[in-house]
Amino acid sequence: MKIATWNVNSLKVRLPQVLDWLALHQPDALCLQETKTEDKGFPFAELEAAGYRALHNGQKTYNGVAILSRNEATDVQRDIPEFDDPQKRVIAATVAGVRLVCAYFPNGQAVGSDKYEYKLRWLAALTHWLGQELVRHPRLALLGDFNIAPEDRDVHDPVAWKEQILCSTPEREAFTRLTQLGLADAFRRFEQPERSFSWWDYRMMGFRRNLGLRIDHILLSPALAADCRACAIDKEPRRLERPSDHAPVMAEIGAD
DNA sequence: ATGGCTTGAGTGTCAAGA
Repeated sequence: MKIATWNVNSLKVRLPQVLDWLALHQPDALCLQETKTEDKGFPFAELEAAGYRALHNGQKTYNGVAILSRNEATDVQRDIPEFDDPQKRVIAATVAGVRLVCAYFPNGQAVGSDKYEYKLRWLAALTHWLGQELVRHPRLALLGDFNIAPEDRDVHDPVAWKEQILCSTPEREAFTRLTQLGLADAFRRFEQPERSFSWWDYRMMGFRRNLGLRIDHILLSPALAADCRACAIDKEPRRLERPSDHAPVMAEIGAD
């Protein structure tokens, strides 16, 4: 089973790239973030024609998450239960016996800002919920744009980014609390190239100079981690015309 | 230098991203 995550930074703009990517890699499930549309602007028909059903939790202009899957998705959950939040950042569903949690973590803007406080509260709520979810669903994967670079090796310039947003100690501690639930960073279970990143700033030729951060992740419960055969970042879509600033991350679970 | 692009909204130019 192949599962993947991609922050597309507007599905309307990126739909042709998403369709091409689905045809090329044929994942069993693809989690999308920043669809930036309500349901009425969501390309259900185009995706269905490509062989994918879609579940969407969207809003106008900002945020928005979706799970695309070849097989039926059941037990759909939108948003974090008991966390009052108008921002559409979470959708979860079960596909082929795997609980997929697709999340667009808050950016946080700047350490100490109101948005930073919101990010930390959101992280606490997500972690609390996933603790319960793992009891019900031992085969669980958390995929998405975490907006956290977990370690200095996930940052092109750790000195410049020290204690800055996406890299601050409280954010990294929140990431660690997710791993303490038993969730393992699939990417780090395998040998990877030095300076592997999943996001590059549109400005200053960030991609060409590989000035990036690794902030998009796939975390796996123990049962799934034991079956994980591979995990990689696909930089190819970032080379295209009008790319998303994020690259997809994919993982291979078990046989097939 | 808090910029540098890109998007959506909306038709000015700004908020937000990371």
